[in-house]
Amino acid sequence: MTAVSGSAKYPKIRLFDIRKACSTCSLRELCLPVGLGREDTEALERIIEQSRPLRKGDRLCSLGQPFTTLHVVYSGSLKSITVDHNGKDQVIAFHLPGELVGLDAIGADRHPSTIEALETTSVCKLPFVHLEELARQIPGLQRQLLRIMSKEIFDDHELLQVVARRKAEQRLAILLLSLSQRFARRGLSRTRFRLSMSRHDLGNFLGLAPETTSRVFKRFMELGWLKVSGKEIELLDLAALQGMTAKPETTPLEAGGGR
Amino acid sequence: MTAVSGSAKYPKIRLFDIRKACSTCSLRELCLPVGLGREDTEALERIIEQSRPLRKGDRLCSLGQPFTTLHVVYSGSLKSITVDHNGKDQVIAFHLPGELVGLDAIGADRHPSTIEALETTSVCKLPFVHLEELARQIPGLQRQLLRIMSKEIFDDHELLQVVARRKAEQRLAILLLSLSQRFARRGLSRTRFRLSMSRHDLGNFLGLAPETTSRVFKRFMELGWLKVSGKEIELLDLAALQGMTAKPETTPLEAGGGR
DNA sequence: CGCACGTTTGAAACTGCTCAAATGCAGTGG
DNA sequence: CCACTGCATTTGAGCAGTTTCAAACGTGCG
Repeated sequence: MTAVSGSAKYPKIRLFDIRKACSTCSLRELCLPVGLGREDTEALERIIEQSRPLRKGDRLCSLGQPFTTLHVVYSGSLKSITVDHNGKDQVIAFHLPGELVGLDAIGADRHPSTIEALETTSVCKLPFVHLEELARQIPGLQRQLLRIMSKEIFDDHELLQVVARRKAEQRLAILLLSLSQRFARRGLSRTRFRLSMSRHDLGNFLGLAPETTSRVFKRFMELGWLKVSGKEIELLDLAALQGMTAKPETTPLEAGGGR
Repeated sequence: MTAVSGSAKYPKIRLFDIRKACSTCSLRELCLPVGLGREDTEALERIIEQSRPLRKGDRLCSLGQPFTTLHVVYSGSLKSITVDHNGKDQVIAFHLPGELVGLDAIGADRHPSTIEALETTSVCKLPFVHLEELARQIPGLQRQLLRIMSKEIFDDHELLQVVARRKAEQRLAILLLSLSQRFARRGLSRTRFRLSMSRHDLGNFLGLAPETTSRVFKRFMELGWLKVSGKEIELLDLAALQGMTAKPETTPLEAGGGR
């Protein structure tokens, strides 16, 4: 389903297209719920810049670079990686179409991570100074911007819980469901999609060794919950995966003293 | 539990006091670097509401409650907890004096977590609608708000890495150093402080069993890196703890890039 | 003084990691 | 078009670190 319509050169990506493309989508959320008027929408549209597609491995930005613009993924996918004290890469996020990328860079004015294309990917730019300016002029936009960032914080907290406490199977299940959801919102199949990232990246993101990731996939296949071959994946039993989400045994024992 | 309009009993907390009290401090960052003028500062000050001190176990807000105001910790400490699918508590954050609390609630207009005092704690309120309004009027404030949120996202990503990948000793070391830093910025000792949270919460936050937490403390004590007795803690060798931060053996092998 | 709770300790079971090697896939050159 | 080579993925076995269960300990509080 590589829906690259106009293949001519780089057709001007318009806000409207992006809205269509993404619902998970921060950018969509940026406009829709606010009820931005035609004028405002156009104003927002004007500040969007297109850029030429990235090929696999190309970087959107590198760690430490000055931050000037947010990006919205139009098609393809990206990963954010940082380098820890030992010089090892750490995957901290995957970015799917429609998602707003670079929010973590605003604070320091510099990119705290390197963002790299996992496949051929096109993005559009949202120069921050302009966005900021616009947010001042359009009250609803400011609020939306804050909301989106807040949501990102919220999501990070959720992720934190997942990765911090859950077992390997649960982590992978949750990630798969997350991807599924994000693809579905974008209008793609929620059960069949392509894992554009390597097992290595997948494992790295989840805090698992690639071998473990592989083994969990195998276990899930044996259970008949999904089918993977290479990068293609088909989820056969979403309910089962969701069941996996919760911890196996709910200890009746109440945690947390206070309550 | 209704807000008792402050009276003689609770002295009006002024922005100036808060600035003094907190440097780690989101709120301080909210004003200082922007170079808010006297007028603006006063405007900000006007929207701050005091509230009466919380006792240990009191809640600032509960999961699901409508969100209306951010809070700044003035003294004491809080924890944010959510409940997972199994009804178990999950500590997702600790909040020390000077820190801005509630940023994750903006997006959904409802609190995604319960925030509870770990000890006697006073906070002041920062009604969000007013803050928002003010941010529109004061360009620098808008930017600062975005920055702070961005920083929160960034910090969460860092935490994620820590908790996801590191071993128990590293997690605890990193947390202790983080607390140390946050206390130090507030003007308190960076080496001696009180762990207002229980071992249970500590472990829960780090994704460790309380027993493990306890054992790691013991190991650190045997190494002479710190001294704990009950809730009081003294860090004796910050450098050693920092060394712990990195992974034990730096495998020359690098991930990601090419192996 | 003793109960209750949080903390610490010990031992066993389990999970996921590391190391090592086989397999599969893709891009290259013959 | 096929064989070759490099890389990613898979598989297996052993080991290390954490969790879990169970019980002792200590402290604060009634």
